[in-house]
Amino acid sequence: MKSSDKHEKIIRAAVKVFAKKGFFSARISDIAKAAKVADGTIYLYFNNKFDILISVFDEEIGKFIAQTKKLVEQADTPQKKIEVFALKHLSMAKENKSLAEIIQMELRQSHKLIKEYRKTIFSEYVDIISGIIRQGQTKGIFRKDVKPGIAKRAFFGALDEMTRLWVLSPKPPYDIEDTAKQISDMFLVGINAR
Amino acid sequence: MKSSDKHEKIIRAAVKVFAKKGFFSARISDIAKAAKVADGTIYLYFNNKFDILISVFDEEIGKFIAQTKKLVEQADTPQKKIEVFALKHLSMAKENKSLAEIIQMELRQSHKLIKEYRKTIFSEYVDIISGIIRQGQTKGIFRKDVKPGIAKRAFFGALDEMTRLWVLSPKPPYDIEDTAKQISDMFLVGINAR
DNA sequence: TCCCGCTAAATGAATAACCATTCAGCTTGC
DNA sequence: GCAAGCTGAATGGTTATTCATTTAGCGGGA
Repeated sequence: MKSSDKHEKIIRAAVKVFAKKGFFSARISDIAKAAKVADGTIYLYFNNKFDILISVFDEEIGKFIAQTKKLVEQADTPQKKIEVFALKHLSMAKENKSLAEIIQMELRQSHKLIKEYRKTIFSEYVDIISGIIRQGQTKGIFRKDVKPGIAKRAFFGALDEMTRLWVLSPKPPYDIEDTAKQISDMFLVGINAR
Repeated sequence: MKSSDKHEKIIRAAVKVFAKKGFFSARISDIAKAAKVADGTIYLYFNNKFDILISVFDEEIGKFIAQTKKLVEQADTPQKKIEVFALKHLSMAKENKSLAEIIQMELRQSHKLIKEYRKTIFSEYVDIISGIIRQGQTKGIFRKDVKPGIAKRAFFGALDEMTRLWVLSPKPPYDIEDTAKQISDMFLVGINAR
């Protein structure tokens, strides 16, 4: 059996188990069972339980940020970019609910390493938004009295809170496209010049 | 020693310890030490570790929601109410950083009881916002095509994300009043009729 | 083609901590 | 001298991690 195969299998299983039980309540044996390997096998691919969580973040979130950046670049106006960002964010939560759940829950932990991690990886993501805002301000499309550092968090926070609703509800309570549109509209009107 | 005294002391200590270490990594003996009581004494006032967390939520968050409701009632226009809400929310995070940290971290856990709890108590809080929005729509001040259920989350999410910044930073990076003003302004323009 | 022997990979039972909770006894105030 | 309140060492259950053993895959020699 190829080793990359097992690594992948364990990560996938871990995403599911962590999402369901939370990191601390998840047992290594739960993950092993879900991945259909022996408990000990996990330690051939990961150093410890925490390392599994970090790997989930690195590998899965990394992919997602790269995709988002690409989509945003392809849109041609700052307004469109904002809309695209919102839609991509919410779609991800819908399509990969377990991962969204882990980001919602575990990436908020007070563990020192997680805090550091969050700062680094989330900055990269949220700075996509402030980049768009600055661009719009330069072009005279967005109000100049809005601080990009605050606005980026307001917009991200709004999307993040909607994601939480998705994650906590058994069924999506709103349509993704509608919601993305409402949120980005509200935001765009709010930062629109004049 | 009066028993109410110890109860209070333990709650206060628990808030600090949970904020610093997170619920799962916090030891009962840490809380006991911080409260200057014996480990066993904690079990004279609480059923178990989880019960301490729930009591923190109940007693501390309960107070805060009541205060917010009162302040919002006193403001006389929907716009003012929104501003007051934002300011109160952010002030609380500044004045009671440990509690804010716990709300940020622990109230996001995937534990079943916490999920239930969050649904109940947070609904009450966030519904203050949707109430204001509906009122403004009836008066023709706010756009009628904005869904209060989405807008309330967008607004709350924006504030929540700013709170996170406070909680994660050693020093407040922005002025509270400024931030509250920026967020509520942006939001008010976004939902303003025409 | 079949059989060895060898190595890497996988297994899961045993280990070693860890820590919430208990409770037999101690202290204090009346 | 007796409750009521408090103490903290001992208990017991839980579970991450280890490691002695087993299994599977592969190459080459006959």
